[in-house]
Amino acid sequence: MVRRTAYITNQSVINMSDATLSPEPPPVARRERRKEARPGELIQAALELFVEKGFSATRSEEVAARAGVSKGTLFLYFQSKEDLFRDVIRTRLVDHFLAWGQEFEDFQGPTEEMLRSGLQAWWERIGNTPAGGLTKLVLSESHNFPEIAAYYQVSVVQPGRDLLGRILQRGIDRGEFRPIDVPQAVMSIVSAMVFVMTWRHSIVPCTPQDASFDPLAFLMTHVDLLLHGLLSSPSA
Amino acid sequence: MVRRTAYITNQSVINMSDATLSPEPPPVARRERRKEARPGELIQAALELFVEKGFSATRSEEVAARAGVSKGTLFLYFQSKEDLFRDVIRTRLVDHFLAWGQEFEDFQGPTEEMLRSGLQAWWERIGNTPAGGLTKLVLSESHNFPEIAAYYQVSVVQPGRDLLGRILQRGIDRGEFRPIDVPQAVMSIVSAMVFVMTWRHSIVPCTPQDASFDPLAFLMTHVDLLLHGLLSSPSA
Amino acid sequence: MVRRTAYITNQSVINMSDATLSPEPPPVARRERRKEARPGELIQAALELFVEKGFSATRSEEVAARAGVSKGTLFLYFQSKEDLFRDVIRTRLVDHFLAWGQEFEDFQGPTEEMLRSGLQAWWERIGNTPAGGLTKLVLSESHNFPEIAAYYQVSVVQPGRDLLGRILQRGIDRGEFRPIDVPQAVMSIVSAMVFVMTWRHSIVPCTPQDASFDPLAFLMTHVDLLLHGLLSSPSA
Amino acid sequence: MVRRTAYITNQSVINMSDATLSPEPPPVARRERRKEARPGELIQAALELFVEKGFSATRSEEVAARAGVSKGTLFLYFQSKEDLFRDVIRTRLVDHFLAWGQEFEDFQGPTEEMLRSGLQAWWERIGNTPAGGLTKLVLSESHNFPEIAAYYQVSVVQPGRDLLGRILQRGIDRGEFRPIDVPQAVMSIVSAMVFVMTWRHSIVPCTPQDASFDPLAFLMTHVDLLLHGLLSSPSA
DNA sequence: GATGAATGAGTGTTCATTCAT
DNA sequence: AATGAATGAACACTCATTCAT
Repeated sequence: MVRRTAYITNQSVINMSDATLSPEPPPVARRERRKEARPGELIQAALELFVEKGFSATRSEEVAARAGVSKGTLFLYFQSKEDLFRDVIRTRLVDHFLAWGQEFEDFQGPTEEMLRSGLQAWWERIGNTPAGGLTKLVLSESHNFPEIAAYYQVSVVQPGRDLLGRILQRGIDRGEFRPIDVPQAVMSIVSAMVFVMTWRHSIVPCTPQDASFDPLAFLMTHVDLLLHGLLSSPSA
Repeated sequence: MVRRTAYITNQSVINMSDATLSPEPPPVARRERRKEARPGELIQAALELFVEKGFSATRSEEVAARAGVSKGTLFLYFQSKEDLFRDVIRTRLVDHFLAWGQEFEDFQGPTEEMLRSGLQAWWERIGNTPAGGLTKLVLSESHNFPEIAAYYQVSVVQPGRDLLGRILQRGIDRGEFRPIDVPQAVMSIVSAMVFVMTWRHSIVPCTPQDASFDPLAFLMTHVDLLLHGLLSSPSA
Repeated sequence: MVRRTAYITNQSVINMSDATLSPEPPPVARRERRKEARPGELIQAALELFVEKGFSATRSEEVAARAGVSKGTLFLYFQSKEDLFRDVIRTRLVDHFLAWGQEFEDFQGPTEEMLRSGLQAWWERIGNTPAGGLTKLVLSESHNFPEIAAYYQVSVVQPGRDLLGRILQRGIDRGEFRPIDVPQAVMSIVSAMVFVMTWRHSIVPCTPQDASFDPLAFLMTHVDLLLHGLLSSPSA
Repeated sequence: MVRRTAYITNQSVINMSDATLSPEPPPVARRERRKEARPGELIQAALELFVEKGFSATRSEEVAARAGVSKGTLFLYFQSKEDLFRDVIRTRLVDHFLAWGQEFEDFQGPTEEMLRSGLQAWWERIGNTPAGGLTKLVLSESHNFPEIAAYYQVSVVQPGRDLLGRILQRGIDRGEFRPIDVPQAVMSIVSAMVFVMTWRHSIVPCTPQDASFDPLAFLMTHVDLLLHGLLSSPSA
C-alpha cells in the first residue's frame, strides 16, 4: 500500500507501481516472461507519453522505443494506436479506480472525517498518479474518441459519484449534514477533483512562477468551505 | 462591449487587434473592407472549428473554406497553423473576458447577491459562449502551446481571481462572510467555473443519455453550498 | 486512325495516343492545362507500370514519378491506389473497346473476310496496345479485385462476344457458314484473343529464345482453321 | 503416376523431389517421417493458398498454419517466400504434367478420336485439378518470376505441344487431316487449353451470374470446329 | 491580394525474415 | 528440429505549406 504522509506537490510524478511484474515466481524462459510483461510495459510507456505529450503528438514508434521494443512489436499486442489508448484507459483508470473506497464501507467516525479521509485517499491513489493525467487526456481527446469519454463517464465518474453520494447520504441520515440535494452536492466535490487533475496537467506546468498550487491543500480547504460555509451567521 | 482598461498584463502579445468586433468605422471600398476583415473572419472560423473538432483534427483547409477563402489565403495572414491558433486564443480570450465584471465596481446590495449575480453574468457572457470552448481548448492544447496556457493564466484567470477575491473580501469587510482564506475560497469558485466549461465540452457531448447536467443550476447550487455549508450546526 | 501494314511482333509496345492532350486549343494558363492533363498522365503512367510490373509490385510513388509529379499529387486525383487501378481500366479498356467494330455495321463483302478484317482491326487497336496488357492484368489481379474482373466481363468481354456473334450469325444467315452453335463458336475465337494477350505478356517476354510467336499470324491461321477445318474430307 | 523419361529439358531445377506424392515407402519413426514430409506438406499448403488467393495476397504465416507448423519452420525448409513459390511450381507442374499422354503412344483408333480422348484426359487429369490453377498462377506471376515462366514453357508447354504435334502429324500421315501447318494448328488447341484454365480461375469466380461456362464442353466444341470448320462448302 | 495545384516530410501499419529459447 | 517473439524495411496515404499564375 502506498502511503504518503506529506502532500505531494510536484508535477511530473510518474509513480506507477508496475502492476505487471510480480516477484518472479517460478523461473520461466526469458522470452516467455517478456511476452507476458510486454503489454504492461507498452501500456506504461504509452501512459507516460500520452500524458506528457498528448495522444496524437505521440508517435507509436516512441511508445515502442520507451518500452524498449521496436515499432512492430507494439502492433503485435495492440491492433492500432487507438486500441492502445483504449487499453491504457481500461487498465490504468478503471483498475485503479476500483481500488478506491473499499474501506469506507464500515467507517465508524463522523462523516466529516470520512469525507476528508476519502478525498485524501483518492488523491494519493488516483489523483496524484498518472491516472490523474489520464483523466485530463480523456477530456482533451474526447472529440476524437467519444466512446472513450463515455466509457470514462460510466466506469470511472459514475462509481465515484455513487460513492460520494453514499457518504453524503450517511451524513444526512446521521443528522450531521443538512438535508441538501445530494447529487448536486456530489458534483461540487467532483468538480474540485476534476479541476485539480485538469489544472495540474495543463496550467500548472506552464506557469512555474505561480507554482504555489497545492492540490491536496486545495481539496481540504474546499471540503472545509463546503462543510462550514462562507457566511458568518449561516441562514436558518 | 470591448473596454480595455485594467488587467492586461500580457507578455509577447503579437496580434491584439480584435479585427472582428470593432464596429467598422468609416465606410471603405468593398475590396478594402474584405482585406481588413479577412484575419478576423479566419480567426472566427478557426475558433469555431477548433472548438468543434479540436486543433489537430481541424485541417487548415477547412478553416479557409469556412471563412470563404482558399487555402493559400490563410497562410497569407498567418505564418502557420500554430500561429493561427495562438492568434485565435489571444484575440478571443481577451475580448470575451474583458466583457465581464465591470459593473460590479459600484454594486450596492449584499455580497451574497453580488456573487450570484456575478457568476450568472459570467455564465451568460463567457461560460455559455464560444469562449467556454476556448478555455477547454487552451487546457487541452497546453502541452503543445505552453505560452498560451501561461498567457491564459496571466490574462484571464488571474483577473478573474482578482475580481472574485475583491468580492469575497468585500463580504468579509462588511461582516457578511467569515474571515476565511480568500485565495483558497476563490479557487473553490474558479474550480467550479473551469469544471463547468471542461465538462460541457468533453463529457457531456459524449453521454447523451446523461444530458441532465445544467451548468447554471450547478453553479448556483455550488455557491449556495459554499455560502451555507453542509453541516447542520455549523462550527464556531 | 492507326494503320500498320506489317504485323507488329515486338513486345513492350506502348503506343498509347495520349487521349488527353489535344492540339492545344485556346491558350490556357500553364497550371490550368496541367490540372486537366494530370489525370491522363497519371493513368498513362500507371497503365505502363502496372503492365510492366504488376499492380502490387508497382509503388504509387513510381507512378507519380513516371508522370513527372510527386507522390502527393497522385492522391490529389485518385482516392487510392485501387481507385487509380479502376480508373485505368475504365479509361483505357472500355474507351478503346468502344472504338472497335463500328464500321462492320454495313460491311458488304463475304463474312469470312469480315471476320478476318475484324480480328485484324482488334489486334491493331486493342490487342497490340497496352490495353492488351491490361487484360492480362485484370485476369491476374482478379482475386484481389473481383469487381474489376466482373466489370471487365460485362463491359468488355460481353460486347466483344456480341459483336462476334452477329458476325457469325450473318455468315449463317447468308448461307456462308454451317448452322453451328454460335455462342460456342464465338468462344473459340475469344479464347484465341484472350490467349494471345495473356501469352504475349507472360510467357513470351520470358522466353526470348522462342520469340517466334506472331500473334496476328496466329490469329489468322486460327480463323483459317476454324473456317476450313482440319479434316481432309469434312463431315456431312 | 510419376514417370520421368523424356521432356525434362529444364534449367536450374533446384528441388525436384516430389516429396508429396510418392507412396511413403518403408515405415520410419514417426518423428523422422514428419521431418521428411514437412517440405511436401508446406508445398501442398502453399499451392492451395497461392491458387486461392494469389502469391502476394498469401501471408507466409498462413501457409505455415495450413501445413500445421509455425512460421519459423517454413523458413527452415525454404530460404524465402519466393523460394517457396519456385519450389511449389517446380514440384507440382512437373508432377502433374507428366501424368498426361503416356497411353497415346500406341493408340489405335482414328486420330479425331485420339484428339478428343487426349483433351478429355488432359482436362480430367490436369486442367480440372489444382494444376490448372498453377498455370494461371505462373502466367500471373511471370513478371516477378520470369525463370519460372521460362521453365513452364520449356517443361510443360513444349512437351504438350510436341505431343499434340505428334497427334496432328499422325492424322496427316494417315490421310485423315489436310496437310496443314502443324505447329500453328497445335497452337489453336493450346490456346483453348490455356484460355480454359485462365478463365476458370479469374473471370468465372467473379461473375456468378454468368456461370454457364462449361470448360470440357467448350474444349470439345472447339475441337469439333477445328476439325470440321465453319464453312458450309469447305474450301477446295 | 488571391488562388489552388503541387509538394514531401511524416506516420500508422504490415509482413517476410531472424534468432533466442 | 521447432517455436513464436521480435524486428525493421517498406509502403499507402495525409496535410501543412509553398509558389507559379
